[in-house]
Amino acid sequence: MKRRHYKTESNGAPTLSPRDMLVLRAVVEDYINSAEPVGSRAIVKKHRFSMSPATVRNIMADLEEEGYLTQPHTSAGRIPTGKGFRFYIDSLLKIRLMEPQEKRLIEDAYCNIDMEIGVIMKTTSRVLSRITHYPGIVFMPKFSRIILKHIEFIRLDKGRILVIFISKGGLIQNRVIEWEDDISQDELDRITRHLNGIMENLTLEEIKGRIVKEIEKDSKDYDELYQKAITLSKKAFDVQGEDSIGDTEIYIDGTSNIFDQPEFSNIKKMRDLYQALQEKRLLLELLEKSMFSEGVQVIIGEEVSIGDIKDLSFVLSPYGNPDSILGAIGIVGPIRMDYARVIPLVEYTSRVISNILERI
Amino acid sequence: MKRRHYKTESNGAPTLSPRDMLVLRAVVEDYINSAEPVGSRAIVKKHRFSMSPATVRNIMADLEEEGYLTQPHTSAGRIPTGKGFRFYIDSLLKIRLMEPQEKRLIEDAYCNIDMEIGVIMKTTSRVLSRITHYPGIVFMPKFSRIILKHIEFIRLDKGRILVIFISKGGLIQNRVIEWEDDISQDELDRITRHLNGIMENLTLEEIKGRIVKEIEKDSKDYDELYQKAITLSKKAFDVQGEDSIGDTEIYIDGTSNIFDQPEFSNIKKMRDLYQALQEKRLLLELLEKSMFSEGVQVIIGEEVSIGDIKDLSFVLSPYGNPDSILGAIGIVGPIRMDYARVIPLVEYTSRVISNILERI
DNA sequence: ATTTAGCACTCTCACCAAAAGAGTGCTAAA
DNA sequence: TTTAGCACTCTTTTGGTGAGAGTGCTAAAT
Repeated sequence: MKRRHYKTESNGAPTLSPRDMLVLRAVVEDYINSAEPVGSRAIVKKHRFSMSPATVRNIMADLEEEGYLTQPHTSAGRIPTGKGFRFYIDSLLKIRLMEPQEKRLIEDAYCNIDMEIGVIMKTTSRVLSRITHYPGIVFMPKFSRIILKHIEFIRLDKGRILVIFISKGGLIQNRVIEWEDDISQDELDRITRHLNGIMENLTLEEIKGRIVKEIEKDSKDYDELYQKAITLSKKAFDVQGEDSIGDTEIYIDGTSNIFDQPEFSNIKKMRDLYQALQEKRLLLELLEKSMFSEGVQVIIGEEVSIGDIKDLSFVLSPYGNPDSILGAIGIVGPIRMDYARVIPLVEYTSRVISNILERI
Repeated sequence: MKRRHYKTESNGAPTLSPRDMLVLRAVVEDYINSAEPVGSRAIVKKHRFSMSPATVRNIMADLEEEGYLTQPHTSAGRIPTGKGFRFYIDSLLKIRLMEPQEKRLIEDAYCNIDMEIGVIMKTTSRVLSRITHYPGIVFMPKFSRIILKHIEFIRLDKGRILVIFISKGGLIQNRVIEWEDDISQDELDRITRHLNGIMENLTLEEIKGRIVKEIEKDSKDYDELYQKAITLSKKAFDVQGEDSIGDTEIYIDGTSNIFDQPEFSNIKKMRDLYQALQEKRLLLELLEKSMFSEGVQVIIGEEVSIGDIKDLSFVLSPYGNPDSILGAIGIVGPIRMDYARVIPLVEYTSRVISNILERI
């Protein structure tokens, strides 16, 4: 009621006065630390506010009216709502600086690693979960957007051929394809040389398009080898991404970390979390949200349409270079997590793997 | 006391009379179904025994004295001890036959699969967890015991070479190695051809041994190409198995299934389980135990020296052909699991993947 | 000798009431 | 506009009680 006097924004929603923010921030941070409703008395004491609990109570009542806080029941302290957390994250949060040793920790994880793409992703989800103590999530790049440097065919036996894609950054991916006729390794080698000439520096997507075009052309113009090369590679590219959502693979590690969080002390919530993480649509939505935004993105459970995961929160960051975002990495945790610490960690990790993936 | 009169075995431990077994079995099976201590009255009722609860009580008291049962507190029913379960599994258990449709379910999972080894293992752990509703565990073969069919070197860029191993069964594994000098792809191709000639039909281990021998020989005898081939392949084989226990990789899937079990309704136990599964030593011990025994092996938590996992049980089966066991697969669950159903499922799955891995 | 009925005893669990504690909202004074 | 004071509400803890389940033991029955 008192806040009536304050200027309101164009949309009619009242702005928060500096003092409101101070209190909101105190509530959010105390709640992050304690996981319990925070009361007026506790706040003034802990933060040495120069106002009485009664004043704080008034402010808190206002904040509740505006939807930033709630009470679990009439005479308990307040806890922040989704909106409260959102405001905190967007406007109140002061990112902590990273310790150099934390940076080292992240970098070291990658020092002795080969370039197999799966291994990098697995390592990343592990690193994230280790340093943040929340489960780490990694969305693997759409391989089809990667620039190809080299392709290789190896005859396994009659009817089966191993295809190896090597990206410009040295990432490796392999697939087995079935093939009716028997092709000798020599012939495959010639096809390989042929294709590598054409395809250098294109993304898989572009190559796919080009192949389709070539097939459409009148095929009599070309010799048999070329013919074979085209159909073979069509098959090779078609196999991509059968399972896993839209070409994207997902790595999750460190789920056991979630046991540390008091809000997951009941099994029901744990199940919800696990079930949510299985939901491909949820993950896809998260991926989309985080990939097409710059920098670290915090997504609160309420803001995603799927599943009953209100008290969860995702901290995600895209990776790759600015022109071509490859995927996203991040962590899941309780909504009341230590964003000040986690955000820079996720960001830094994403920078590190972006570099690794890009260095040629 | 009454059992005094019974014949005792050579080691002095009394054998169980047929009636004791009947009761023990009833207790174990009822406990498997209910997860709750089972009392004397309930048993007679449910199993239509032709004796009174009092008699059963006496027998149960004896069984407790011998260590097959315990009471959680003075006036509750009995629950089987580890020893009780062990006896049940070894002597009392009647394996149920598998439904043909269950067999189909397992087979179908593998019908559309390429032969990349990681994919097979991942699929297996998923299949196991799906059909048993317990977390599936897969120990990946020691790659060094696999018979090699083909090796391939591909130049990634100056200083880095991709090595691809293809096993006789069509399994694929790749590694990146660093190399001081620049080697052209042509040269690598020649080396490849050379090596493939020598190495056919040997295991990685054997090849490794052979390479070491070759190096020890006076090296002047050979031309430069051969020289390079040897050192190159030494490097390729040396990289194997840096992380993961003794060349063995572990896949676990479906851990969320464990939430269904009433005994894991408290977080403490869940943590114990997760922590146990992280413990490499535990897993290694399990692997050893199951690999060097024939057929399905049930390992009760008590019987493993590590961690506080008393109420867990593992059902594991080795796979591969009898002459060369490659690894083990199986599941973890609460000690009171439906062995009659799970054991044949694990066994059948292990047979299926053994076949897949072996067909050439 | 073994089995069974009967009964006292023990332990858990669900339920209730009472008390303590925490926090609020409101009113009136500063 | 802020604050002190106070009544009120709601949760949590505590202790106590009774029902229920199950046992162990003893004495009778087979």
